[in-house]
Amino acid sequence: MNIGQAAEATGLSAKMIRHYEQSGLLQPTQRSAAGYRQYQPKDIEILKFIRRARVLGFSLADIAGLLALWQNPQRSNTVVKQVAQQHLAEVEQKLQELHAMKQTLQQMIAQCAADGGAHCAILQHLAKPQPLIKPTRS
Amino acid sequence: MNIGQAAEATGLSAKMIRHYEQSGLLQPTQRSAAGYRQYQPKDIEILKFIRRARVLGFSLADIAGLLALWQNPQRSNTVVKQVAQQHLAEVEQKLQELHAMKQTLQQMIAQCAADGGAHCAILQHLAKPQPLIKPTRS
DNA sequence: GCTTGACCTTACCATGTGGGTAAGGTTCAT
DNA sequence: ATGAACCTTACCCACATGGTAAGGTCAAGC
Repeated sequence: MNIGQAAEATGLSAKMIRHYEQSGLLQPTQRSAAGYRQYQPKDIEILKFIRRARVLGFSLADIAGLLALWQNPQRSNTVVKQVAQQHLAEVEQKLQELHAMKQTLQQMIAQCAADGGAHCAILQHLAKPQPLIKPTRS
Repeated sequence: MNIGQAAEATGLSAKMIRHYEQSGLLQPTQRSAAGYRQYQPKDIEILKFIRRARVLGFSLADIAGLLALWQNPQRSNTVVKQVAQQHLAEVEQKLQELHAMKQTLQQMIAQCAADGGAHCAILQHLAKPQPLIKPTRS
């Protein structure tokens, strides 16, 4: 199986498969006489593993660790869970940041007239932020 | 005002201020006889504008546009609003992706025993994904 | 005046996950 | 034999930011 077929079989690009090999995620595969990379079914499984982990947002460094654990019969699921929990924490952190951005953007947009005039609540806020949500009367 | 004071006054790093100048976000400032960048109060306002826009996740390219609009008395708030809405859409897109990751990660983690054994629902799922949520009986 | 430390300058490299391109070799079918 | 489709390596690019190195400048203290 050449790299193009491996790419199609896994949903990765040939470019990225080479990149993963060069980054040490994959052992260098066998090569044909002409130097073409040859992929065995086992290699395809590893590539699919990488792809699924990428979809979940794991970094290549994380994936290198997860692959090592996967291939180690003496692995401890405790370590795996820690990696996943750490990553989940980072995802949640980013969710919070994006949520804060979204809130502010929505409020700014809602206050912008968009009547073609020069007055603009968005620019005003960026120039000198005003409290967007009135503090609840205390 | 030297760049270090400008950095402290705006919350940016000196490094980034130079980068913004080099990227064309800022007009090159005046220089002292020795070549030190000199920041006027107006420059500080621009830097603060940039910082607030970065906090909201706008790209440097977006910010360049917003700055130009801000400084243009003939601006139309319609354009500003479009830029903000486009960015909001991207933020919402990323929020969705991260939310999907979070859901899957949480379910995988919940199914992982973490008892120090080799059996691991997380690795199992990455190796060959199983439906994590049982489809509602149909 | 000289030293010292804190500041400034430019120029380069690195990050991480890809995409693009160029110049060349290989394979296979016609 | 030729052409299309594939493969190879080796580059450059994005994006925002950090780091480092090698050197110039300024102000304070001795």
